[in-house]
Amino acid sequence: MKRAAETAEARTAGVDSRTAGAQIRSGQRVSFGLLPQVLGYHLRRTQVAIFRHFSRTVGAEMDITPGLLGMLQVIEANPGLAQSRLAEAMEVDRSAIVKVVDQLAGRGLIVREPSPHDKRSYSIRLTDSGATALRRMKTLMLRHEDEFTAVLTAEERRQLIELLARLHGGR
Amino acid sequence: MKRAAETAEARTAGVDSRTAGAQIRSGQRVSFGLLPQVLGYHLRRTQVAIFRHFSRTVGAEMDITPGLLGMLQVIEANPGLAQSRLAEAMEVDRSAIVKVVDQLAGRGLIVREPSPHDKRSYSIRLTDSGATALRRMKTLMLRHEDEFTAVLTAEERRQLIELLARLHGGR
DNA sequence: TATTGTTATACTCTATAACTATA
DNA sequence: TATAGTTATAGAGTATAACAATA
Repeated sequence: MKRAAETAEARTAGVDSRTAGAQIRSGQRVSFGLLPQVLGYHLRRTQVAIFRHFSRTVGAEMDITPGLLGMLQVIEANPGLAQSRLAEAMEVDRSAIVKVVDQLAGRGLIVREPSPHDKRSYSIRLTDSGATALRRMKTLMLRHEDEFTAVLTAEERRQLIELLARLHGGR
Repeated sequence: MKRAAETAEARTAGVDSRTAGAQIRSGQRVSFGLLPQVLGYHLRRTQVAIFRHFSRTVGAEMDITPGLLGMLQVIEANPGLAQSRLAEAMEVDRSAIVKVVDQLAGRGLIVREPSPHDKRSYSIRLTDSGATALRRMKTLMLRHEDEFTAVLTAEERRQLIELLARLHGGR
């Protein structure tokens, strides 16, 4: 079995020599111990970095967060979607989706319409101005991603996404 | 210039055929639009997945979060560290580190001792029981990482970390 | 003047439970 | 009974500003 050939323990044995530490703002040298060998650590750091970059580019011009932009994209791709389906797709609780939808509707980006088939549920879709705003947001988002991943080749970027998709399991 | 050869726009042109959608819990088919081509989306999903796995393994036995465990590792690797240095290293605000240190000290994992050189600052270090607990936590953490990345080969795992480190810029 | 630790405040996210109206 | 949308609540995390003691 190929994967059992190197366990975490084997990987991190004698790791001290490889983790000399890093200089922080104050100029003091701080060691990070095992952390540089920990995937979760790098995921967290990268997430923080990309969120910050998004905020300063896409967010600054369009007043949007990655989460809300993701919602808008799913709404665009599935006109008439019910709130509960949106919640399932984005893996957030039904109760949490309410203020998200309120926010987006309050900004005139989407509308809630009563479902013709089920009196309990609402159909969600983009407004015209929502579609226009989303077009701009997506342009900025793609530019943001290009800038953020400029340090990678196209092939590396593809592979990174492929590895992440395998880890979180699809889609 | 190799990297300019494929922009986000080129990458996502005609992407519709590749994003048929995915089945969600309710059985309905939902399309995710551009999201499967977006790095930030996969980072977020992976982060959620690894956090959940951590909580159910390391967190369940040792009542710890990834963030707190990271703090403990940096404290272990730098005995006598000042709170402000820890805050800098972990890139959180000084004010935010206070309740973290309070928590860890309240559980007897670390101690705050007055610095001999600077009456304003405290030196932080692990207690004996903190060191014992941390040893166990690290064992569980490495096992958790092995399990979570079992779908990757050792080489793929190494490359994933390398790509992430380049994106967030070091350490 | 600047830095260390601290407190207070506010705002976002998240998770949970409960309620109503429909199915 | 189960589901859709909603509300209320509590906890974690984050960001900002201000303060006293010390450098």
